[in-house]
Amino acid sequence: MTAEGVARRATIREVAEAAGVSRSTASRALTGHGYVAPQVRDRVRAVAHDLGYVPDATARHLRRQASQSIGVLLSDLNNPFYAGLAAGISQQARKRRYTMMLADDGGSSGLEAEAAETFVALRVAGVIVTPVSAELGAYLSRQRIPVVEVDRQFSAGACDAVLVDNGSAAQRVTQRLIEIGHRRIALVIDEMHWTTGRDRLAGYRSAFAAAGLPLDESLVVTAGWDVEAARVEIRALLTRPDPPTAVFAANNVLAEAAFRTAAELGLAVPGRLSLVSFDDVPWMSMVTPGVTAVRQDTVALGEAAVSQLMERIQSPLAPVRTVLLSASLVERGSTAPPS
Amino acid sequence: MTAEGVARRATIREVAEAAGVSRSTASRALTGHGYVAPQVRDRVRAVAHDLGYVPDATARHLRRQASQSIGVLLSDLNNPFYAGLAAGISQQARKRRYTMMLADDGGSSGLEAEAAETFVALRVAGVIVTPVSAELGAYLSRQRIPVVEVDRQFSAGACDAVLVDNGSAAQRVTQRLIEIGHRRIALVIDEMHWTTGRDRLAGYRSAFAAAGLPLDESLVVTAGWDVEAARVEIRALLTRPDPPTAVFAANNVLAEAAFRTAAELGLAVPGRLSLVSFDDVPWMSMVTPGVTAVRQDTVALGEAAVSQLMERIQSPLAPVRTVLLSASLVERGSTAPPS
DNA sequence: CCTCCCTATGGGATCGATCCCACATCGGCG
DNA sequence: CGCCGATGTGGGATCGATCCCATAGGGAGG
Repeated sequence: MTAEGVARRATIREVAEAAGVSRSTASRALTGHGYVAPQVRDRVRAVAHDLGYVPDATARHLRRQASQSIGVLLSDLNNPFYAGLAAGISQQARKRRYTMMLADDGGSSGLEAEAAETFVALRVAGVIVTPVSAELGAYLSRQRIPVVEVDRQFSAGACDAVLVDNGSAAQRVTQRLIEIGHRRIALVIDEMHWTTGRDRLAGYRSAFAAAGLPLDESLVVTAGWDVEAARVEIRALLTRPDPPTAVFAANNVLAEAAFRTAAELGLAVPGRLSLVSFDDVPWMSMVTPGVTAVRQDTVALGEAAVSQLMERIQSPLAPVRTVLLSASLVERGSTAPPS
Repeated sequence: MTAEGVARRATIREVAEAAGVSRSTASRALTGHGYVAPQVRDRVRAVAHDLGYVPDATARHLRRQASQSIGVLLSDLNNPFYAGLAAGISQQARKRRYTMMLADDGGSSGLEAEAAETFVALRVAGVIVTPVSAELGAYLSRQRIPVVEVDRQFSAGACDAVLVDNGSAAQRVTQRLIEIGHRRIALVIDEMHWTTGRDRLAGYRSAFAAAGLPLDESLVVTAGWDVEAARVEIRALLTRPDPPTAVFAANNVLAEAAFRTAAELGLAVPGRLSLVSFDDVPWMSMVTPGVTAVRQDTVALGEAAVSQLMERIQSPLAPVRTVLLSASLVERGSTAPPS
């Protein structure tokens, strides 16, 4: 009954004609801006409803020069960390009546550039990104599009960021391992130039420094992003003549690699090897023993990113801000004093 | 150097003026449609590049009455199944130069309606949805927007769908349990009105029928969507005087509930209880023993949905089609003959 | 009684890109 | 020499919604 069998979608002009008013009046009636007689307003709205009229967001955007959507660029939706981030952003964006254009690069900066241009073309109100370089931030700033970097920071001072306090969390978890008696604690990390890696490494170091203990630099292993390569590195680490008694994996992918490798080598956890992870994902609470992990609230992270972006859209000239969210330590069975 | 310190973003008019040509010529030079002298074309393109010109997709869309973006509505990004689906859709959409507007309802049909209207407002070229009712399909069809239902089907005959062959897969996995000697096989299912539930139930039944075995209807447990309620149901099932020797969980959330409940009750898997899951997610290969599961290729599912949507956009009047993808059975340690 | 303001409404321009159509130029051919 | 077609280019309308501005009617106050 509503808009049944209509060849084309109704426009505001058709609504206006059907209601016997001008486009201007119809617009005022529908948007609620400006003078309209109450009865005219109701009639126009009724007609619009009957015709199944839905205003064209593109046309509105073009005229108003302000869009109601944000661009979101994440690394990898198959990783629960980023998926949770997307979920948080999505919830919060919807609450604020924004739509979300989502893209995921596979950590590739070529796709990052492509996505950036798409966002500019769509004239999004702002962009949230887990960056892989400083380029996206610089490019979008030049195009006058607000950017919030989330999880990682590449453009400190140039654009807002919402991060987890990687340093303190890494220090805390390392300190915990030291407290229960570990001295040979390996850090398996993706890389050390991004803020995530750098800060987690720094936290790990400062735990040793605070405890006044020497640090065996050979226990810091850079495993990169390739899972297979990481497993080879970890296997080499665990089969050394002087193996670590605990492994601190700097992200969930590396924790998985460490967990599987320990199982393959028949190293009992936590009997022969303690394991902790930065980033808590579902499997860590499913396995026996559970894996002790630093829990980042991804949904809160996403929500904070949206909030920060909205503030930036409101006040383009406000000072740049970096928001730090704290992480919590979830202790499970994978940690015990060394034997 | 490029567009540095420009107050406003460059428009095609500014590019045209800077290149000393008309808007029309600039448009032809940039889009490649129509006659342009090669040297003029190159000059215009060079100028556009220097000005950091990015065409306004909204304006283009308004004029062409055809958008380059698709709407995607999924249930829950925190569930790896939907996240994988999103990843597949995203990849394939990018390949075809489409952008993706993503929304997730929490399985709520109120949000479904809201999202539908947003998609209409944005005049997306098409929509991919994991539906929770037939309403979205009906509404968008009335608005002449192509819809592809994915994973579940509510609008059979009215719009395209891309589904997993739930029936065969469920039959196969049930048959496998019967082969190794199980007779009391419980099916723990979310609900039975959606196609996913209905077809999985049907597959389960037909395995019994094919084997000429009677089916104890009391072993079919409808656990709904609430995780806590599901755990209560499963606990009741497993503590019956005549408990099942195997549990077939119809989705990954229920499998998690079953796995945890079995652990709480101290039921050895697979010694006392065999467990199989429909839907393979990461933790199932991390735990010991691994969980035997029906593996749905979520990425392929997402890609197929995009392909189907693109065909529909090309040929709006082609007959409606339902694409069925097969699933594979991944046998792990959670299944063994009953003791 | 006239002016002024308030309430309502309509006309037309505008946002940025596209594209139809008109027109201009030039070479070739009858 | 004139006409035609091929090659290029520019003007103006258009997509749909918004919003400034003009205008009209009516009531109140001087």
